[in-house]
Amino acid sequence: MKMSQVFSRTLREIPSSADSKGYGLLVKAGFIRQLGAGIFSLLPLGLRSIRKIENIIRQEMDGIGAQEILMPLVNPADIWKETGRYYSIDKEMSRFEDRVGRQMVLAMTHEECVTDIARFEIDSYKRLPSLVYQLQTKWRDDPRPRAGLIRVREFTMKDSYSFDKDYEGLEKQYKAHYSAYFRIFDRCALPTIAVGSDSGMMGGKVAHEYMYLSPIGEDTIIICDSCLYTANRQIALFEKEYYPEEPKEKEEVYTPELTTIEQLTQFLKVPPHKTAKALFMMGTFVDETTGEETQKLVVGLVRGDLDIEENKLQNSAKANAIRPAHPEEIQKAHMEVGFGSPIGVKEDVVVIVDESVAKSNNLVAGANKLNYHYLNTNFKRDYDGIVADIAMAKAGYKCPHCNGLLKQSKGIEVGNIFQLGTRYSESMNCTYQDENGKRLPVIMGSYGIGVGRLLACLAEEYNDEKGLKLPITSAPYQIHLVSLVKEEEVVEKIYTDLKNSGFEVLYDDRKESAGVKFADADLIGLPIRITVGSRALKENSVEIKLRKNLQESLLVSLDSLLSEVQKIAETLKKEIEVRHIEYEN
RNA sequence: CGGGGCGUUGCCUAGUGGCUAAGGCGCUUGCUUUGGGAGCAAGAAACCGGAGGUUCGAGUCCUCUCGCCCCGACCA
Repeated sequence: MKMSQVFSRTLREIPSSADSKGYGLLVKAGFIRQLGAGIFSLLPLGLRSIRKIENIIRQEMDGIGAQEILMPLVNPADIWKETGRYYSIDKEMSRFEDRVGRQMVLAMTHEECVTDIARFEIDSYKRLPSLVYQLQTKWRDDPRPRAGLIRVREFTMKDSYSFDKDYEGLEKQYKAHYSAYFRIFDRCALPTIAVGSDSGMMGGKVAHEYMYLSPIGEDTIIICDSCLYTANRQIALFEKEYYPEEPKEKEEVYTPELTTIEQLTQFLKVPPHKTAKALFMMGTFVDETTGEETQKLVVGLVRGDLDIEENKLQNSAKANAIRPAHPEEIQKAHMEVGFGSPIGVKEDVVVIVDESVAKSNNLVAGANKLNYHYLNTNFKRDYDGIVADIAMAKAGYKCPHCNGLLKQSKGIEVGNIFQLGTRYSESMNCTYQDENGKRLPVIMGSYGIGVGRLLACLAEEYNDEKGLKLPITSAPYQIHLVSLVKEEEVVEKIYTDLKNSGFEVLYDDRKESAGVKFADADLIGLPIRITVGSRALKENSVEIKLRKNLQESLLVSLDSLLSEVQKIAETLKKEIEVRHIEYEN
């Protein structure tokens, strides 16, 4: 492609709205342009990168036996009502009516649609296992899009869906994805780790997320270096310490205006692990068959030396959503803000007690009375509730498997895999007949990769002060041919020869100064740069540089250019290491 | 849904009640230049996001509204 013909252009300055480096550079280099909040156009360079990533995904998906399909973005609301998600998903899914008033949705994922297809296609165990995937536009009305392509409302996603007759089959497809995903990210040269994750709105049990670790990430990952335990903090476990004691008599103490654990422990001269702290949330509970919503107060109780992980609390309470409760709501349930505890609460309050509290004795807890706490409260004797793990794992805590020290890091989720089980096949009656003629629900899995987000992560990982330096597998072109000479025919021939040898070449044929051309070449950051200058050309030579190392340059004769470039491209490709990682349970 | 910030030409910004809204980049034309964002000259391009108000006078103050960004809540 001749640069004089390229539709997009580069900017001299990064638009002020760009907050992350990779995003700013993608805009500056003309890869993407923003239309609205979380809505972007892909310009020619950006689309070429996306296509390359998509092709890697296609190859690896095809490689594990997946067949590409394409499902519609617009779904009738009916199938979403069948699974109940029409009701349980909030405004994130956009709804509208068609011309005759039928309820429609913009599908934010395709479990419903694919299950609807599957219940028609799959009638016998002979048609299982099966695996389909698509690369398709998703619309999710995220309340807070941000950081360019990292978190958008409209985006392309690769989603695949597996169908099996039993859990062994699902396990097999899950493992195949587990490894294929590593190959995909490795081929893109994006460093990722897989972490155990929450299944969220997808339902199902086992789930992993693929994380690109980055300070601009929005997820917190808990990692054990000793035994390689990794998990999203939303579900991460850790080894809790206990301080056993015989139960003592409950006692009321006057604790004027002491509402925080810190103030309380100082005043009472007790360590934080001798206290219990309560978190009050308003939970929304949705009946998935009728769509009826109820609000209930959810009280989480954790030992004072720990914090509550709200996601764990929401899961333990089986709530669809939780938000901080207003003081009036807490008081209505006969609890006192700042001096609250589940002691003496009404019955329609969901009380979740962390193990740390359930297995400890004689904790200081709120007396539900202004300025009073109780000493020596004990679970079961003084109050009741559901015991669960709702404590937040943190760096420095002990690994649940090997007692090693946990670390934490920020990460961006670029992919996820879920073992759905029969969550969708049961509610949508997607069944097959087994060898004995018995009807059984199909066992499903679902697997996603955010394509644009993957590019955004690559831009974040591969850049410097001058611009992008995407790896050869995702760069829009392989070669940037910079012409600084008047001998157009000569450069034109180099360009044509390179193209005919199968290279993708961006040829800067513009009538611009050398500085402008170099600056743009740095900015777009194609891996191989060939500069045609007058001095070298007199010697029948051109200069080759690699974007990742602009210091070094190689002078090659025109005769050997093709073979030299071939060699360099091969080396660049070989440098991208593809790991073979098997899933171990 | 809370809290904060910002909307001035394609991009970056100045202008903080007073004359015809200013500059840099980019763009157009001409000449000169060509190994790191060139020089000179001449141009085009903004009803200052929108509506209403206060005022003799509003880009500037007030109200509403739309949009974008950030923090939190939220998030296959």
